Amino acid sequence: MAKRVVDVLVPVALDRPYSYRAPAELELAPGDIVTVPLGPRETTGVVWAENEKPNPRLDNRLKDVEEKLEFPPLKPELRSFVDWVANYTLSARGMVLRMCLRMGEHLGAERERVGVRLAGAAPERLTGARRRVLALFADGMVRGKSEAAREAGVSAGVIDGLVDEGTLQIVVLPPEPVAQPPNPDFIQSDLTADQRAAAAALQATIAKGGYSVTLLDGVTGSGKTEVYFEAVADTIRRGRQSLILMPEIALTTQFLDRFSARFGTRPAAWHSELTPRQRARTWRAVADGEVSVVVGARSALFLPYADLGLIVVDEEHDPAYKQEDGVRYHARDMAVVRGHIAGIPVVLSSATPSIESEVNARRGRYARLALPERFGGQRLPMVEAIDLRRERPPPGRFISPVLAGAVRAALDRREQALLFLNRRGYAPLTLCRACGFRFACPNCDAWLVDHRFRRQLVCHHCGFAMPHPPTCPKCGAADSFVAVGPGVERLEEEVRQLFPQARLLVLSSDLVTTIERMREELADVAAGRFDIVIGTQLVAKGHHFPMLNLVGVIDADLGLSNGDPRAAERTFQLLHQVIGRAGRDVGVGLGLLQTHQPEHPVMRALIAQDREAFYAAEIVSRESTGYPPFGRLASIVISGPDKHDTAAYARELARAAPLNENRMERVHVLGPAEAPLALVRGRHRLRLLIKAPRGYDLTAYLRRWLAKAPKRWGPIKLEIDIDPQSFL
DNA sequence: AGCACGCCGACT
DNA sequence: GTCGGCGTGCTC
Repeated sequence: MAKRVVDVLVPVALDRPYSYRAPAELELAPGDIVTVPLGPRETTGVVWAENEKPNPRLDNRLKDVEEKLEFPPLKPELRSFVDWVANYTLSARGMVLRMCLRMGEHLGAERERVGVRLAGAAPERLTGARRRVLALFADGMVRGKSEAAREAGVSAGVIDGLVDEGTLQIVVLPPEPVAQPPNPDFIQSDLTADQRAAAAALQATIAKGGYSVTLLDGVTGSGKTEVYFEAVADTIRRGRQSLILMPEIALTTQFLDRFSARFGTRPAAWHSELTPRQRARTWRAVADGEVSVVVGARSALFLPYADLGLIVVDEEHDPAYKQEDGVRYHARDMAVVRGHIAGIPVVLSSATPSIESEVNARRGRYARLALPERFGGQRLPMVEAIDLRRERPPPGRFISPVLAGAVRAALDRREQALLFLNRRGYAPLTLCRACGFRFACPNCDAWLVDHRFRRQLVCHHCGFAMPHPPTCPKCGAADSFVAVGPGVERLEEEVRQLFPQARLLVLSSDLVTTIERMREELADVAAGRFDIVIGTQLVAKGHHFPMLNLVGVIDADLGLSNGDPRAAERTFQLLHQVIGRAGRDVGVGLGLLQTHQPEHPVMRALIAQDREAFYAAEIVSRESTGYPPFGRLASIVISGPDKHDTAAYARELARAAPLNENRMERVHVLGPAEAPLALVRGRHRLRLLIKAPRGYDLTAYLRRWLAKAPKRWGPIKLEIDIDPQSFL
């Protein structure tokens, strides 16, 4: 009799499940996690379906399922999600599954935690150290060895000695849970009327059950977090799990503290910095339903929740939600999809919603809950432009006299100032005054950035670095280099000269040694141990600095000029967020924007505090150009080491686009054109941009196209990005 | 994604 | 003569 056959999806770059024979003794059902042989190795996979009619041609190639692993099976909800994401992003289903199985392939045995406790009579020889240990253990409690030694102020050897004497006994402790159960009623939340109304509306949505999307739209400092915490509390009360997605989980100590204050304990965290063991334990606890709230980066969206009941996407507009390599997905959009498939509410939270979400709210596809006022009656910061065409900084300097005066005034008031410049390093360009030579990356189409702290010239695209040569490589002139433009390191130099007494901190991702150190530094800022902070966008994220009332933006125009259709939106959101750091606690916040174009709609909206004007203008512009969300985009980047081969293939691919298959095809294929970075890591890059009307099935179109695309040769690579966010 | 197989340069 | 570079192709 023929054996049962099951189709197993394996976490490799394969789009189809493979068929395996199911040994009679294995009870297998879709969702079961199994190990199967795959080529020369063995891998974990998931039973995707029963296969009633296996392909007879595969008969003698079928291998047996090795074993069924002791994990809860992946639920249909998650399996459908995997299928959906793979189809939508045109990635291999196996690669999407891989994101769900990021638990460490082999969960070795739990390391035993051992403790000691009092078990027998005191030893004959009693020393001072031993007496202290005995006093500590007199309560009969179990303590870890090292913590007991620390508490008693003795070395670990003293404890070991007492164990040898039989006075203390080693006991095995139960494994520490990944997270303590949060208590939804730990405190009675003290909410404003606005917050109460919003929380009640969310709770009503949850009570109604089923899929919904709510845009929680509140100005910075209005207490959106406390509002969605009430939704989380309700979900806990219903015994279901909540997922809170954050753009930069690793840096949100303040968020975890707020969570603890509300729920009495920290939530389970999921992010890239977990150790393999923490990862495995958290994965398991989520799958077993032992954890009821997960706070995580975008990858937490693919965890195998036992019973997911709510998804919150915090700072939903943040570009960090877009994964740009491997499976290219937007975590906010996929959160909505998972919510839809699971039939649960999704909350999108932001002070500056993405144009996409804003339009969805205006159309009524998303419910909107607005929090128009700051918590505790604090006013939003005043915003003023400093017109750099008139208020010029001294030559080679970047802080205008007006801004310098404002910083001085803040210092005089014993307040803090934040100077925001979204550019790492010392200077973005170095040139030779004698011959005009400019340092460029040998692998990329980009200038080398001077990093004085590292004593190197660095490419920000491929990581190429070289020491700063003493003389010009072209003309040999000595001492002829000029740094052009500012980076945070150069700004630091200028600030030190202007304010030699001020305690200064520079925060930039390449100066961050460890996350822990960075947390300490942020805590130091919050505690007032610095007067001036210079920072890149790292400081824009939700940190709370009570003594900060002045934010100076060194170059507000940066990022507006790169031809990206989202440049205006991005700049508005980033500057709004950074200015929002000011005046959160006491006093009046002030944001000063150094700009060459104070009349630009982004600057005008920021200055007039007229968010609506900005959205209205941006929505009109997107509508007239057919950009998202009024049209759909996809991009195909063709790259290869040889410029001509790559270009030739790109043209061939473009010719193969199904444009005239019928007259209803309203798709435009633009290009190939040199991608904005035409050379990265030694690969030449060309881009095709595909524009389609709203609601058009772009994925299906691309599949049709790629199916008949000419075979590509050699090392030419294609990267397909549905809904591209960045055009670099 | 791994991993093996396969074809061209500097070495015990 | 071999070791090894990574391009190509397959995995039920």
